[in-house]
Amino acid sequence: MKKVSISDIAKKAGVSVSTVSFVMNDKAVKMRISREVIERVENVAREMGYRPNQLARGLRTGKTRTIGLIVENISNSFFATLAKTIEDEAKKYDYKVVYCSTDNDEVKARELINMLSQRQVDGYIITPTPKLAEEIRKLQAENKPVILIDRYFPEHREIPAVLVDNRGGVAKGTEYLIQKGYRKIGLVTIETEMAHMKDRLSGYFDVLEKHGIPAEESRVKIIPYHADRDKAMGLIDEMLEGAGSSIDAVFFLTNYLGVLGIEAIKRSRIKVPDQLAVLCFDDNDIFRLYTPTISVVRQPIQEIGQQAMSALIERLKHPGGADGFAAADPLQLETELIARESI
Amino acid sequence: MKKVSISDIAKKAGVSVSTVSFVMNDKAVKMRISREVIERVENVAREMGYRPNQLARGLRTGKTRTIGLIVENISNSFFATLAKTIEDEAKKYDYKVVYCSTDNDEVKARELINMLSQRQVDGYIITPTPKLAEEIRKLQAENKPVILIDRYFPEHREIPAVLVDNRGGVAKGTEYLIQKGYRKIGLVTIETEMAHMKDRLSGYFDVLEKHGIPAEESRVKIIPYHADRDKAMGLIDEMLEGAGSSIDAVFFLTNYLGVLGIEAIKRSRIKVPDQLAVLCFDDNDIFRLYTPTISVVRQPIQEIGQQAMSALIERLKHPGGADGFAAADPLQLETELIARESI
DNA sequence: GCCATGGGCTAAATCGATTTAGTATTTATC
DNA sequence: GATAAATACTAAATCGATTTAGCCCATGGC
Repeated sequence: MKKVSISDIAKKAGVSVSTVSFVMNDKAVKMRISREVIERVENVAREMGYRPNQLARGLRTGKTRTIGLIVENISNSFFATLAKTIEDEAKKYDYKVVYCSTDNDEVKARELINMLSQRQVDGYIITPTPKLAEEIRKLQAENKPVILIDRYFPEHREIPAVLVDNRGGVAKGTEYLIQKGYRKIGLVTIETEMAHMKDRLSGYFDVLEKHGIPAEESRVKIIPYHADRDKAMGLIDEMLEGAGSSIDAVFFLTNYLGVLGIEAIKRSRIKVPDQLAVLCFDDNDIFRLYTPTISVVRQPIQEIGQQAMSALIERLKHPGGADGFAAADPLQLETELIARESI
Repeated sequence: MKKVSISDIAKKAGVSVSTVSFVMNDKAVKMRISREVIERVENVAREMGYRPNQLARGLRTGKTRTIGLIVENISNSFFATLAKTIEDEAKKYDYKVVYCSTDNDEVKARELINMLSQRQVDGYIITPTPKLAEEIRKLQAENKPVILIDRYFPEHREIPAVLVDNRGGVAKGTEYLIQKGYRKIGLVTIETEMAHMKDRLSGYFDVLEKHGIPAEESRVKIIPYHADRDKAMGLIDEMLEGAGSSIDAVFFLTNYLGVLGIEAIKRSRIKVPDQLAVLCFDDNDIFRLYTPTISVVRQPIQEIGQQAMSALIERLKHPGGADGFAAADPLQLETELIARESI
């Protein structure tokens, strides 16, 4: 049983394909198709189980009503939640989302953009990897709107971005630790040239400086970019050895690091918060349920998704709008400190 | 700047579109295109940044090299991991995956199938909702291969499925609890007509019967299909009130219920395993990290994804193969009992 | 010198829609 | 009764690829 096309319906209903097309697109009235013909065509279409071929339609119209979403890793809870929000949000505007994971790999990211472009998506929401700016400029040059999420390119302010106030969020967390009396605050972060992580790092240093606390390099652990789970775990273990002596608190700068950290802490039997206070950037079910519960700087994931979608929809509505590629500051949403038992 | 098409290249290289097409599809040698022309076309294509339009190609060839994946909810860790595995697996065979969530909603599931069908995906991997069988038969009638995952339709054995041995898995877990001396085993499950959950339930009853333990209805808590988080939590709380008296162990039959259960247990300050032993079907990071660690019956998620993909690829390779719609038993993979501290 | 063969390419049909420009018929206008 | 306008449709171009059939030219055999 082959698929039913518009011309199958035309034949069966005894009209032209144009007429069927008008009826299927609610242009029948505008095109003055008679009531009887409209009904006849609708009935035939229903009986035959017609489903319009979106490839053909997209080819002709140049619009696919599809958005490409590129995240780092869909199995990470931050991105899974973000993806779900964006999917739900897109549905409201009658757009479909195609998502894929870069695994933080430059080459893969380029391939994904290429693939989405070949599939003619109408717009993009991208969690960029370093050096992706040029590739993204090409999309913009083709008049395809792009919104970055979670990360941004400070030197490419013409690529709009929606993210959290990373510097402010980490500053807020660090302030909180200091206010609670901690002075030897360890930091665990990942090695990257991306600005959002640099911002987080500077949030930490800014606050230390403000309080006249000298920044000890030994208290900052940078996990190499391509470290696997075991390697990262080993480095975290090293940092934790100083618990109670060289550090009295530890701040994990990502969700993923925090989960690894919790695992390491559990194994090491360090008492939280007595021997070590713990704070993490970005929340996770685990932090809410762990004993003790772990304090976090929460990112408003849903809001990130919503803002990104509405910015994208705006640009899809007004292609090449006046402010099309105007440089603008990234939209930085407020984080929220959730104080739990770990501090 | 418009997109570059095959005819733009043809014009610039001074050849016909056919020639360009042959070169781009590595059919140049077969079509005896000369070395110089091949190189000229390749150079022009590279210079102009040509990316073939997959809509046009798909329209013409009837193949999109795309697989539709329908899961219950992409932000649930089980499905997120499954989706990632399938994405990675598909990449090996040079297929792209489009995924979407049903939220366990019949209507949405139908809409999603419709949407994927309109987008001409070549095959489907589906976590079905009840009553979806007819819709799926239609896809098969159009010669589109479908593989069910996680769930199946016992009365539609012509729709192939890859899942775990649910009955065996729950039986294994129940046996373990009994062997450890627990006799008053509470069960928390969700209300559904889907066979996989019925299988899990019967795994429990079978083992109780085998050991001559009478099945008390009061020990089985069934969470209604459309209960929200709070409602479900309330019902779990009710069951937990019996900890130490009417029940001495509790077995959560899904990942999601287990996480809710952990939260309820944490709040209620029930001592695990002293007052109550805890077991969950399907693992989760939280169970590994919670104190005490929670024992689980683990599903081999990666293997489910791999088996589903390879079954699908097989059917994509041999369209309408002899065993096309032959009835067959679902592929039931072995579960693994991971004993932790909660029992 | 004629025909067959093969090399190197192109023309044109096709996939399934959308959309513009038109045609044929009826009705209204003066 | 001729013209204009409205009604109810349809023909055909188009989107960007793939693919079949075939054209033209050069070479070789006899």
